[in-house]
Amino acid sequence: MPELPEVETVRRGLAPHLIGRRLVRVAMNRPDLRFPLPEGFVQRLTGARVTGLTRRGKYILAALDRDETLVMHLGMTGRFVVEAEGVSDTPGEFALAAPADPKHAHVIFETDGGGALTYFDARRFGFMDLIETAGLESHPRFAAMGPEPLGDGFDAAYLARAFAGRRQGPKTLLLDQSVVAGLGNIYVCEALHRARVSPLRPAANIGPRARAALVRSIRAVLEEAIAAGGSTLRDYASVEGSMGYFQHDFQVYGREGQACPNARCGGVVTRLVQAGRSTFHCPVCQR
DNA sequence: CCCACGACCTGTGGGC
DNA sequence: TGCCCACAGGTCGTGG
Repeated sequence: MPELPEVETVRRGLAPHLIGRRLVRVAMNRPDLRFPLPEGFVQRLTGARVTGLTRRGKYILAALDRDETLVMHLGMTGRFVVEAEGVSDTPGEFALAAPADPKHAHVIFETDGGGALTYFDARRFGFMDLIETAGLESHPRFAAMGPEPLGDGFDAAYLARAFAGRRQGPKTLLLDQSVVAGLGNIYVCEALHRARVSPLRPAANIGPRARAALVRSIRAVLEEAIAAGGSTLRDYASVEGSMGYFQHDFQVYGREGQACPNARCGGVVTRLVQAGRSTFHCPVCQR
């Protein structure tokens, strides 16, 4: 589920409950998520203080005062729920996207701030690992990862290099985390529509103007989605249970059969399958 | 190297 | 109402 804007929203929600806090109790309710949790997971975390909380692509990174970093990926249905001391649990205060269900409460962190963070993940495509902080960037998990789409390394010149000689469409390339880190199915569809670029055009045939438009569109859609607290389709919610609302701004994603929102376009949003994933686009204005 | 496809796992929504 | 299939925000491994 979560793409960059949702992961960033979760990171921001976790930050005040984790940064500077010590993990006083860690519980794992099963030995694995997508992969086995690392050897000694509970012992290596218990008593550690979180010194910083950052994001790289769709990963949340909790730096510890022990030369290790807790690396977390939410997969499709991963979700954190915060129970903080003093936070009201008055029903209706938040619009809950889904009730927390104990069956999928896989990992729990309790902090010296009196709060608890529970990781839920029905499909278990998410995972956690402990990686030495010093070698994090060169760890196999991150070494081949592309630039941050909201960072300086992602611009038209970079995209020109990434698209050069590729027969694949921009849809599948932009989903590739080694090309750019953090985009997923929703925001790639939305960015291509904004830039009016066809998901089917061989990437090598996309000209400089369209590449520049793509860079602008990707940045804009991500920034707007972050400002909206992400998109809630079914599982995703902020750590306090509130829903994102960027889904109301989708122009094509999930809108098969509806009119293209672009003025005077007249096209109809179409769904097709690329690399096993649904692609939503307007065949009239996306060229 | 490039690319397509199935696998992983569980839940849900739509059609019949 | 109930059953069955298609599909879901993401990677990863395999094989052509």
